[in-house]
Amino acid sequence: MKPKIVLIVGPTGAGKTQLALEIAQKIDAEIVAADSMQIYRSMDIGTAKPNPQEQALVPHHLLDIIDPDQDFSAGLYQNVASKAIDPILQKEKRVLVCGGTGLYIKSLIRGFFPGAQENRAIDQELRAQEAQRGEGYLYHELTKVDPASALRIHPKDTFRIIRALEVYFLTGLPISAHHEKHAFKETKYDYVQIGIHWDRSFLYNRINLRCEQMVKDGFIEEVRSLRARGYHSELKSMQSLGYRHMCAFLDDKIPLEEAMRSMKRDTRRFAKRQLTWFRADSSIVWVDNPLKNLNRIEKLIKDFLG
RNA sequence: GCCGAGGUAGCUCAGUCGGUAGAGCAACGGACUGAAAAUCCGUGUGUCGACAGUUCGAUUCUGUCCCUCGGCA
Repeated sequence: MKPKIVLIVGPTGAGKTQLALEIAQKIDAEIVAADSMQIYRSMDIGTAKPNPQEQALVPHHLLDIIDPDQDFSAGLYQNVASKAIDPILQKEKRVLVCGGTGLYIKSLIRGFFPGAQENRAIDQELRAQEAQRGEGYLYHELTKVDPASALRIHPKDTFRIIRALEVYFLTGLPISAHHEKHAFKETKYDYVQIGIHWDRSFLYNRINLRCEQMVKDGFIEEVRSLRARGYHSELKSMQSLGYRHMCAFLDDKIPLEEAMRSMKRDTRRFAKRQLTWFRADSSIVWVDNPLKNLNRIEKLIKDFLG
């Protein structure tokens, strides 16, 4: 029998952290974050990481596991997440996965096809070729080695074109063949997935207010301090929501007002993309106003856990 | 109260010498297998302030009314 885990998902700003704290205490769980930005140390305010007091209430995992200039990936996530989950289950405690990074959650539950970990050297080499030989070169190469993927991937989606070529060079097989074989068929866990739902305009308002609150809580200082420690604005981590906007402000490229406006807008658009992702997952049980429906959610989870 | 300017998409506006309308921003829908807070694709969403007149046909012309903003009182 597969181990059982509980997941709380939803768009940014929905209130996942708070709900997870409430639920974890009710079911004796430890929280495993599924968030591609909260893994970074020293990036606290802008990632809306649970604060020390909150982390003291319930044991948390997979926060602060790497520095902002280190590489990470969904593939690594699936490894470290499994390693974090096993000991919790052995302790006879519950596992509560909480986060908004849909791909990380999918990788944890269903895994990826094996044998083709990301390879930055190949990635960079391919990028250089595209720059040298002109736009469209890589896509043309893809049509030759993997026509099936070329049909599926848009000619402008450089990330996916590069990844497909990378997999072909690494394994000798087209990525479309790997996908066909793997197809996300297996699940590693039995799970119940709670999604937090709000009216769109209400959610957007929450996001706007949270961005304002971040600045009041010292977000600009946080970014300034990261930069002072050498974490420059080209880093992947520093290109994330909020951080890139504050970097533009601190570089005197835009006034604070505009930085705030675009930070809010881009965060809203991100939430929309998350919703598109999660909507496609029919296993999610959506709940409105979770803190007012705690009993219902608790019952749902306890029924699942048995 | 009088004079002037104006009411067109969620916002700011353009436009139609009469044939039911567009631009920027905002927004909406979607894809997603190791960078995913990434990357990429698709979509105008509208009683053209209201009513009446002229006309084959009015958002466009005419009249009345309503509203907004200036100026004068």
